[in-house]
Amino acid sequence: MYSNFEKLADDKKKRILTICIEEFADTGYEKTSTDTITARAGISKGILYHYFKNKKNLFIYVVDYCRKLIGDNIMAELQHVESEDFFNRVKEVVLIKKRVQFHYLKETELVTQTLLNPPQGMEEEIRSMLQKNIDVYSDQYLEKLIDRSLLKENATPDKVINLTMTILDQIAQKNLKAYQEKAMSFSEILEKIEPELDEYIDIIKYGALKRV
Amino acid sequence: MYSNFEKLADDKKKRILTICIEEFADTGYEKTSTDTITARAGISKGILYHYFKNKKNLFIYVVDYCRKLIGDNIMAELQHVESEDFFNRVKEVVLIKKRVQFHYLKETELVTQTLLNPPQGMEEEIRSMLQKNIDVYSDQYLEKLIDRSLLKENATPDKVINLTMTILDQIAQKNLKAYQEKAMSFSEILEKIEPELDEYIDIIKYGALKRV
DNA sequence: CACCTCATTGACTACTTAGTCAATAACATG
DNA sequence: CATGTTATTGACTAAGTAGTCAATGAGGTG
Repeated sequence: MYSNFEKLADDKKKRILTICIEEFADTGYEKTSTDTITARAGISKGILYHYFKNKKNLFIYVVDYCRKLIGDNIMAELQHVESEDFFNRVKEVVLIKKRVQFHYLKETELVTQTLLNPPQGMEEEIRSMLQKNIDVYSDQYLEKLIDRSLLKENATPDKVINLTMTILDQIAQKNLKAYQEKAMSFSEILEKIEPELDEYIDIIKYGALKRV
Repeated sequence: MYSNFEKLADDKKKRILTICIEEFADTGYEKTSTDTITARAGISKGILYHYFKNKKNLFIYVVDYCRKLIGDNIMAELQHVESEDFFNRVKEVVLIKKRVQFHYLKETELVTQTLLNPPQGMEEEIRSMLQKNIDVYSDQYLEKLIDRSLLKENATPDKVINLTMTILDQIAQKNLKAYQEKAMSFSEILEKIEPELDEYIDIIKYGALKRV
């Protein structure tokens, strides 16, 4: 399908992809100009259309590349999750996701952006493509590892997982955005936010209300 | 500033606004054509530019109109919140927000869309405009009404509020989207989802873990 | 070297679009 | 009614862009 592009030398491929990711992420699909891409990449317009046939195909290819890159990285990291305690495990999973997303910033921006808001006329392609990743690394993965006997009857595993992941994700995301501008490393940021995450986990574990 | 537009007859104003909201929400800022808007509204291109000077101003005006419409409606409804119990109060607030957002669907779509992803070159205008609404009707409003003596020490009010609102919002939103296609009314949908909301509230109140 | 095949170029087309402006219509006022 | 003022029109300009294609270059093979 895209063999013309794929058989290029790796560094050339990479250069073109990086530029496309930047342009699409920063400028959005509609406003990104293929003229700009080709000029920045130092290639001719003809060859870009030889590789990808049209702008839509190029965009989908690039987004899919990012999706795969991020997804594969997360999956690989998830192999090393080692916490025994359930809540620690959820925390570890969320933080792994965040670390990878932090590392592949532009790529993540493009993918989330596109999933939330697919350009007109490619809603189907995008949604079916990105759905491949959704929850591969969340609910199903964790639900196997939970010790139900510890939970109250009404606190079903899926709810506890959802609740915990949602709030940890929110807090981590909020702080990453805030600290990002100060050029801090991920582990520096992590140190700052971990106490807050633990406080939320405590509420979920033991409840907000005093015992009567 | 926009007196030329504002002194039009109400129904004409409304017709133009409605069409703009639809176009911008469905097609996005970049792809929305002022030609389409004027054609649909049955006005000339010249007069649109007479009213708003340029496309960017038109867009900001329309988004601000929606923001105000939704915000005012939520604020008005919030006057009637009556639950005494704190968690019920949070639930009521979230559901009021959702009901208004459900009622002004396109408007909400446009505003959330725009806040999340302002068109290039108007990030500042948009963010400062939309920030006016953020949390007017959430944290501060609720924090006054909470009875701290009921909460454990580590469960600070802001965390409990954030946790509860975040998860209720998520569940309500998910279900609204799913049921929306079946043309159900808001109160019909509400009946279906309320038990789930209460289950989450229970977890937050009393914790997920069995007492030992 | 001659020939073929495929990669690559970039000028070009066809189209869309934001924004303008001279002309005209509608209205107000003396 | 005459005259000035404001609302409205829509053809037009200028600029940008997706996608094409004839021409050229590069590499391989006999």
